[in-house]
Amino acid sequence: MTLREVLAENLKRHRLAAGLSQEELAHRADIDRTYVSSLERCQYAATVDVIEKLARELKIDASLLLQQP
Amino acid sequence: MTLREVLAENLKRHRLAAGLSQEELAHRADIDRTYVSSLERCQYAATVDVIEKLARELKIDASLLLQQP
DNA sequence: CTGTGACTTGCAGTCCGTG
DNA sequence: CCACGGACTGCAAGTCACA
Repeated sequence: MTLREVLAENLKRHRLAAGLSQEELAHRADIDRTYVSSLERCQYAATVDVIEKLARELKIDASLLLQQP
Repeated sequence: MTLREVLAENLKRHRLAAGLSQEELAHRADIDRTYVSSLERCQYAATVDVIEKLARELKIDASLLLQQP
């Protein structure tokens, strides 16, 4: 289980819990829709800057996105 | 307080707690010596791949490196 | 609404050195 | 042991069309 996969799962779970689509979250976090899609499919190793934007819009602590199940 | 700064502080604190120098940690995590120094000075936005390597050698959960004080 | 391939660009990350 | 610099490479970052 890589950290990319952990991030992907946590991102999707918290996004759905917030009732947001990939598009809505992307728009609010000011990043591209397809990039959020890429992250949820483990295509890239996100930087802390992106994690910060996502966590802010999901209204959660950034560390929750990297938390192992 | 940016997430880069949070990472920088947590990295330094956990590194010292493990009794490792920047050089030793870098060598064990198989990343560049000067890059660990750069991260502790908030020069770059680290990727989750690097965070994973660092956390593994520090024997802590990756989420602890992004945890807000 | 989301997955995907193709593409360009800026920065993450490396390697050499210095005081 | 660490901060800091320059130069380099590869990938994250960001955009688009299409299914």
